[in-house]
Amino acid sequence: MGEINIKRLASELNLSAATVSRALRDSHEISAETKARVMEMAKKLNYEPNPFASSLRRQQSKTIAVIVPEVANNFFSLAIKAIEEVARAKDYHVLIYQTHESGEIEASFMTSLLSGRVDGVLISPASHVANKEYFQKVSEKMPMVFFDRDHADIEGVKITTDDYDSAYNATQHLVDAGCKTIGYLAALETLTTGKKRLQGYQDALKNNNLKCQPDLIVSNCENNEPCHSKIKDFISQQKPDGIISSIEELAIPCYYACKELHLNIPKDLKLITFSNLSHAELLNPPLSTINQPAFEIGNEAATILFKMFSKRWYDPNITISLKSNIIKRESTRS
Amino acid sequence: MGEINIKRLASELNLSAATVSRALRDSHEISAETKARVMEMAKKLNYEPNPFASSLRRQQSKTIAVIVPEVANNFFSLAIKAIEEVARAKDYHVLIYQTHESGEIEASFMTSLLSGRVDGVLISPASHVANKEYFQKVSEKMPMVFFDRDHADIEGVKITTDDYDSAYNATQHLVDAGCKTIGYLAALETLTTGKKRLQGYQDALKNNNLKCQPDLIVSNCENNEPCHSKIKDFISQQKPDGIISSIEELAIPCYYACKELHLNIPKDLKLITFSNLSHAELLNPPLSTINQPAFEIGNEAATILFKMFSKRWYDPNITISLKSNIIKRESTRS
DNA sequence: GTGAAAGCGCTAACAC
DNA sequence: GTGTTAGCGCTTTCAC
Repeated sequence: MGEINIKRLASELNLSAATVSRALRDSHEISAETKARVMEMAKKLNYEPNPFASSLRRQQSKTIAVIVPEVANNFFSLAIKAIEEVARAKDYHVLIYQTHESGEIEASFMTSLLSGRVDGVLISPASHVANKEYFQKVSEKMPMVFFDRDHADIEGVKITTDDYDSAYNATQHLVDAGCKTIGYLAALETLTTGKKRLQGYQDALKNNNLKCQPDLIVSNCENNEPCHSKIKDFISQQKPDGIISSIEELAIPCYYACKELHLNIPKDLKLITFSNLSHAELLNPPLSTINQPAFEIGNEAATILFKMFSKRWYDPNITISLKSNIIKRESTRS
Repeated sequence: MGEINIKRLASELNLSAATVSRALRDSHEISAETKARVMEMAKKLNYEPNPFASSLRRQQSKTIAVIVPEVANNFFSLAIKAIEEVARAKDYHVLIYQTHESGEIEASFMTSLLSGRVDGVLISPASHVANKEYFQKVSEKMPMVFFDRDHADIEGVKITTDDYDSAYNATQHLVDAGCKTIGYLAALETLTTGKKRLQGYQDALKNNNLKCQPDLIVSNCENNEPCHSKIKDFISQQKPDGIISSIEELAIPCYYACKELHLNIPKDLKLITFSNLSHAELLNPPLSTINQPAFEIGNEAATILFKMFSKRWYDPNITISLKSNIIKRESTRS
């Protein structure tokens, strides 16, 4: 078909392809008049430069990759929203990859990106990782920023939240509300993110001289189908009067479990959770949340990635922590 | 740096680049032994073929574009999740673009895709569109599938839901619950999607001999900040005893408005909404919803797009409608 | 079953 | 300020 390329455009204008190329990129070598002529003709012919030819020649893709566990998640979809907006402003394209928490899938994505398909990577790593060397390999080859989640044993630029502090403060909030037996729904345990949250919870208990036994911690729940019954069993057996959930997905089952056990939130059991649920206020009862600034995290991560592209970022190993926001609602009222 | 390409790989094996290329693509011309040698060496050297060179030469990108109004939306994030999974299975890459409901931004994305950057497009169009010719242009050049939203005056392959029926049935449900004055919160009014929902509502009223006045319809709400007060005013002035909301975003303000007006849902006002809120059951009161099969829509749209790629799809102008699911909860109890 | 050579469309180095 | 040329890394004729 009559695919219109730069050669065709050039011949139409009685110019060389080189000149047209330069004019299109607004090079200072080209006269204003020629530029105008080129632009006009390009528009007239609906010329769209072939990005692959350009990328091949220039060795840059104008594309970034975003690797997340899931897209359909209140936190990640907000982060992606922000990332897409930053990329858009820079005329960059955004490739999306979901790992479904699998380190294997993650490794295969990351490895394929070594081909040069993207200029940089934003990643919130999967929780199940075996061999982590691909992180190293990718970051040697191109700018990479971790956001929200990260591994302690991997160096890099990281945008996280104050996981320890917010878990600590949320636990303290439960203590202040009168809780004596506070359970913890663990998740992301292989990640720094999860470890810090757990540590914050444990330290808060200790500093309040409250018991901190292993059987108050529910682990390995996130990927098991019987998560609901596990939590229900936990509540009925351990009889906690407070629960802090380290991810939104584990807090929801608490509502159902309490219904079934005829327990009243917050009277019998107070509940607070890490969450980006936008309508926590409308739940019955309104849910106290530790709200992470998802949009800001995405925005910051992307912004820094672009600074790395243009060498306006020098620290290859820094963690920037944004503040979460604890919103106290009915579910933790004393 | 030691970027390893096909030439290098070939020389390492004492083969020509052509043979290596064929071996990597598992061509039948190549002996099993050679293939094995090539594969082994490719793995050993961590060879990753340059996708731009390949795309340039083969004139195909192994990439699709997904254009949506917003990523951070319960419906779209689920659809994207499905799309990414289908693409993944086909070894395709997924580019994400957000229009923020702007036809201009949409036009600029679509036009840029004419460059050949992607092999096909999945789009849920923006609600504010002026000139629609870019749809035509893109669909002439490559496979394109509309999902969820579409324009009546544009031909194409479309995956939608039974908007008319579900709005009709939801309205009927309100009537059955005893509502006499049923309001409608309109959205997407420029799209077939919005028009059909409105029509379903209106027809249901007529068939039940209920009044169907314009002042029971709240329009132009979605993009205005004062949406909340507009809805609150509507409720206090028109005193509807039932409301059907055509999008989730307009149903939430009803909860707040009712709180402020000291109205009880469902006693004073029954509410049902199109929504993909996963925790509608936990709201206070539990919210009756018209739940669209977001994942299935994304899955179906992507699956058909790939069929179009391989010419296993022939109808260029068909609308496939998936069934929504009306879930009756406390908010519409009589 | 394998190799040589041309070319996808663009851009950068080098001429003038 | 513009043109000529070479080449990015791959695939695909066409030879043999």
